[in-house]
Amino acid sequence: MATKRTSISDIAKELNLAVSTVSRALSGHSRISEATSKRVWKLAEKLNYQPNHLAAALRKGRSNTLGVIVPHIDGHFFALVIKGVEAVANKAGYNVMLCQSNEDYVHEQKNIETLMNAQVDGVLVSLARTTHDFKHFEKVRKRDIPLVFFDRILDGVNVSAVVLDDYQGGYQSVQHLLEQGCRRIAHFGGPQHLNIYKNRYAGYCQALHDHGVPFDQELVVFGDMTLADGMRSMTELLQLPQRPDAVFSASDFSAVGALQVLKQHQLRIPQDIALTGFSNETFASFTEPMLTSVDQRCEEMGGAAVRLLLEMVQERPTQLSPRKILLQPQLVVRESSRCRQE
Amino acid sequence: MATKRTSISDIAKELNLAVSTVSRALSGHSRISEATSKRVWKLAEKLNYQPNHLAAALRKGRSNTLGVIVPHIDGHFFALVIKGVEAVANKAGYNVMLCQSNEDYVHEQKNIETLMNAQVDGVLVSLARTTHDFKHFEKVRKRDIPLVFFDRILDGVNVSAVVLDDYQGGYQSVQHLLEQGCRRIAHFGGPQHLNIYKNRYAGYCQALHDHGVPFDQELVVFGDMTLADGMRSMTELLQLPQRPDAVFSASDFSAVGALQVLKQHQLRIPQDIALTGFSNETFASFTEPMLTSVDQRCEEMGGAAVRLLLEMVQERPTQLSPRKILLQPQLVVRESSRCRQE
DNA sequence: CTGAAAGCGCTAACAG
DNA sequence: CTGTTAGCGCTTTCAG
Repeated sequence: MATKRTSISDIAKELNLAVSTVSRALSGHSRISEATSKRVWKLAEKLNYQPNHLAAALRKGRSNTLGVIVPHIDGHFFALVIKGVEAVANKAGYNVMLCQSNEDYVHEQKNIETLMNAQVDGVLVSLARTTHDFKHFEKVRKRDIPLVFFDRILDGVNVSAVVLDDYQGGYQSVQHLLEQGCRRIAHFGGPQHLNIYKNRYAGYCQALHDHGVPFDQELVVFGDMTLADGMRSMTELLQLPQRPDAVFSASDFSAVGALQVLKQHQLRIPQDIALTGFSNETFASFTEPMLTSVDQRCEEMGGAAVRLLLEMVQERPTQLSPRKILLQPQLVVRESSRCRQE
Repeated sequence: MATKRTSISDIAKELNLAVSTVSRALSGHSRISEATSKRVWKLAEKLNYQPNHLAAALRKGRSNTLGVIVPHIDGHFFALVIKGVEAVANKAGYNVMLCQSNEDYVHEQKNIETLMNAQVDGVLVSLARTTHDFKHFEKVRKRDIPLVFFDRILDGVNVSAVVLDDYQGGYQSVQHLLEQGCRRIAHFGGPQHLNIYKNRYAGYCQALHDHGVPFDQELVVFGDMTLADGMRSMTELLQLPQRPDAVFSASDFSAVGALQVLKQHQLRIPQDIALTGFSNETFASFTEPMLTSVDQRCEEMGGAAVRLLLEMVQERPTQLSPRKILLQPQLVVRESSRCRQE
């Protein structure tokens, strides 16, 4: 029945060697004779030896596991980021332990506990929407465990991070709408304590400014970026004496909400109101009209984040200087904003 | 700088107790005095003691980690399943290690290696599309590590598994279409070596049969269930001398493909051709018309799968009798098939 | 180049 | 109820 795993000491016994010798041979140490090394490897293979990582981890104080905390995993952004993370991590010989905070601050704290208990060698985090402070991460830093944030970071805190240039994403979206002839461009914004939403908004403002279009406060609606929220915001905008001729939404979900409301009101897209979203979700090309959106280079982000983390894990002097990586977004133009005829 | 973790022995020293006593107190052992227990807990709290799980795992031979292998993580089905898995696993004090096979057999084998090395206590698997045999799982069984499959299982192999009653899903979809007055109902089917597609197809056939509608081979098109594939299949069907009046697609993606083709051909949905998909993807309510689909109870599936796995992990006699759990699907009727007028 | 021995932090007999 | 002791399997000095 259950076959006992073969251990280093089994091999050592069989070969009349010391465990230390076998250990060294197996871990490709230099100061070992070609001959013994061969013998060890051959027997290891034959006995189907599998190293006990737990033991090694305990001894070395490193687990070869990285922890990742994301707000959630549904919706393709984080899914793709994780794909990127896994690919790079596995290639480098690391395992990945995944936690979801469910957009909840308290849950996020628990996740940190979990990962610390699992002795991960480094942590990758994208903040929950409800996270406003940094207390729980102090613990990580105290233990001197490398920490890298991605996408959603807390503003004004000096940490290593990989983020999309959301400002550019916003800027390009609005510039594109302006080029299509739109002048009253509205914005659906998210919680402003999160860098991503703040920057998208900033890009929006700057683009308007640079093109000499006056900023109008009543065209900006903040919300939580769900589909329902988008419906609410759009309904609100349609009640203005002079309605907008375009909407730049900071999320594809609320953009779809807007889209549904516009259809209910028999308004044509993009002729009456042009529409752009953010994230380039899978469904962006499933709606009608297809939704213009901003691609966030998800997999690249995941890859870049782990690479940064691994650098920190491998070379010691961690605290020296937090590094930031800025990824360039890509505007994907589709029907909902294209070829606008005046 | 890096604070050293406090260990059990630190606490023991401080309190003039034996490590074993402290250990027992901390793990809520019964045979310990109320008083010492209190003292231990208090100090542990004060020193912010965090148990070293690796050490415990090494000692106990169990890692308190479960491994999960999924084909991929994008697309909401697996995302939600994983959410369910995590919720239940974490509540039971287990960590989850996630691997993606990328729908690739070879990659799946590597994932198994990875998880075995990480010493997981149990493995949860949903097969890659390209997996046709079971060799790599033998290793898991040899080691007597509990193994539970979910959703995608290999046909005819006797293992524990949690699956959706895909047959029912197919049956209900077709029955619903029949009730709407459709008679020439087509089917987009997936790779038939996978249980899920095979059963959806079987449900389709049986429903037709039970309602006295003759089966017509030319109305069944097999493919790989992508959006492009749906477009191809639909185009093919439209070339028939007598076109179908409904399509039951085994995937929402190919259903959307069909939907796009139908629109290009100026056909009305559901009046000219009714349409139903499978999986109830997020975007099912984003299309126009909204897509009728079958909900797969994703989170329940994840939860049920871990619970089954944990039972096996906790009580020893593993090999006794593989258990199967069958979840009932739920038809979600939306515009693409509703209130059909003849 | 190889061996002996110590110990990572925890648990589980076995004794009191 | 508490203490003593022995290891889980591996890496890593320190000696040869």
